[in-house]
Amino acid sequence: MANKNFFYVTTPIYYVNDLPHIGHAYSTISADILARYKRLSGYNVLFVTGTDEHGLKIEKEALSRKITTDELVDSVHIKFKELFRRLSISYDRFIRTTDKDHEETVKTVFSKLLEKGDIYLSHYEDWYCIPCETFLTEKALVDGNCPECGRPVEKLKEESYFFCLKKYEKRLINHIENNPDFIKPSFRRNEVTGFIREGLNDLSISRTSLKWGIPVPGNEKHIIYVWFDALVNYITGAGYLKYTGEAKEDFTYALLLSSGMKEYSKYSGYIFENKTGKDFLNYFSNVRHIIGKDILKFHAVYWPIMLFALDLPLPKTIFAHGWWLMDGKKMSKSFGNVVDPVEFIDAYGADPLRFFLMREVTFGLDGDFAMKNFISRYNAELANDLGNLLSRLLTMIKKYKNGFVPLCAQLDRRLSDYWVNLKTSLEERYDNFEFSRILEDIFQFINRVNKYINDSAPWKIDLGIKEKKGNKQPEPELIKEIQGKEYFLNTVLRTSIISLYYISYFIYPFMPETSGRINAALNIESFSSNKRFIEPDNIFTDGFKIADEQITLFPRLKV
RNA sequence: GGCGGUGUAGCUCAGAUGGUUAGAGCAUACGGCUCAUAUCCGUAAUGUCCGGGGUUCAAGUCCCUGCACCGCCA
Repeated sequence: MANKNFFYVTTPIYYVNDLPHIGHAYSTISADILARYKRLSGYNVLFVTGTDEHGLKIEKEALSRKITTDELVDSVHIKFKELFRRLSISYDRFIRTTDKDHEETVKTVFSKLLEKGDIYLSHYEDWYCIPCETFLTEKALVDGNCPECGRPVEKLKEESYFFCLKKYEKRLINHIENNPDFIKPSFRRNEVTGFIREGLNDLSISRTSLKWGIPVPGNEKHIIYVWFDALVNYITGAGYLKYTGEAKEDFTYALLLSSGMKEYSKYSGYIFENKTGKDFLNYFSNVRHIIGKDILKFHAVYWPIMLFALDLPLPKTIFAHGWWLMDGKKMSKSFGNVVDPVEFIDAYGADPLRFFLMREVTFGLDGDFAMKNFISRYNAELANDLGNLLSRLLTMIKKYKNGFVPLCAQLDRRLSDYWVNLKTSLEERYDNFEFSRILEDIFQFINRVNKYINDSAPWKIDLGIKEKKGNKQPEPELIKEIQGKEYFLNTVLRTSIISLYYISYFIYPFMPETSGRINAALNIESFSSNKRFIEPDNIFTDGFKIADEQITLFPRLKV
């Protein structure tokens, strides 16, 4: 891996006290889209997702189920892997905070900061909300309960390690102000700086009242606070231990097992290539953290300060996306309106779900997961615009050209200019996380191709040719006229087919399976098996024939 | 209570630095085509750009104010 552009994208690691829902799917899909796009653009990509498995909440949940914590986290984390498999998530590593290399990374980080004096031992006395894993001051309580979830809180007084935040306040504010891409969407930036300006209190980062977690090295009755533990995953995933040369053993094999790397080794296989950690900084200095808006503070305040303390670069971007409401109401078990993503995929497929989530709402804002809107977008955009385009084109190639993609001297500029420009303009959109705009742009192109076909009316050209051929004597002028029509027909069909190829390329990050099906119909390899984009002229060469089978990409849904 | 944001067609939303008849998609109406998943393409209609005041030759676009909703913090 000798070169150049590195790209690292992460999702939050998901807490395993609950089954995966649409929100987990959302974060992970968006990261997958970036990973796929960047891979196909030739970047060295690292995409890490996973599960957060420590903490009091897990300990209590296991206790109430009368199973061990190990059994609990093993059984729940599998659900996330299953969902991600169903969603075609191309992660390079599925990290678990119970992974050996992660535990060692957390201990290493803790020791470093302790030695440096950024972590110190003192006493803690305050309130704690167990379900939220949040420490609360007396003032913050609402009627003595947690202001966030309204549930009762517990009084804690104990010896605790503290992480010193104050020291880095100014530096962090400066960084935020000088790096407009650091916190996105931009309207979240003020929230964070406002919070910091109010003054940061040192953060309690250890507990003695639980067992389930990573112990403080050398003082094992203290368990490291679950958020401190969890955030470190982002450097564990990029090979921090190898980078610092502090790994006590080679974890590669363990990683293989925990990550399911066998399934995904076709993507980057980074674990082998990054064995020595030499690329740690290359990856980490190009990291994008995708998170939900509810955990912005941890990522935009505590995490950067941890990185300051470790003398590591800060992430390129922390993107906080919004929440999905169900038919206008907040998703919750008591409303009974929680969508099980696996059931949804069973009913409609992974790609339509991926498409809808990214198309319906500007990334960063809240969205409404309304069935009515899903069906409407599915039918209008997937079935009618895209599916039908494929359908009509394949039929015409077969009817008029026996399945052969014709050659022509010059593609129609009206479309070839369009796809060239689109390909370029999407780069910037991806860098700005403008997923819904990207899909909007792609579908505008799809409509353009539909219009192009309507305007050029290949069926009329074909009819014209057949009528002329019906004449008995092949006079020279007639032959010339037929050749002219053939030439026009070839141009229209070839330009359209290549447009379809580009469409498949454009939608690939969003709908990899659909892109693969289009490519199969065109009789070419899927983009996931290619490292790079291949120019269509190198594919649709003389005598190239599309596949025989006729497919329906998206069957229309009954309203 | 402090700080910030939003309010544009029936619905969902675009509309840097103020400048010709305010845009898109969906929905509606009408027209065209038949290659196609009763699909595709075209045309049309609808807006006191939240209310009020101000700056300016000129304001959804800037300022003040009122109302409504939302976010972060407390």
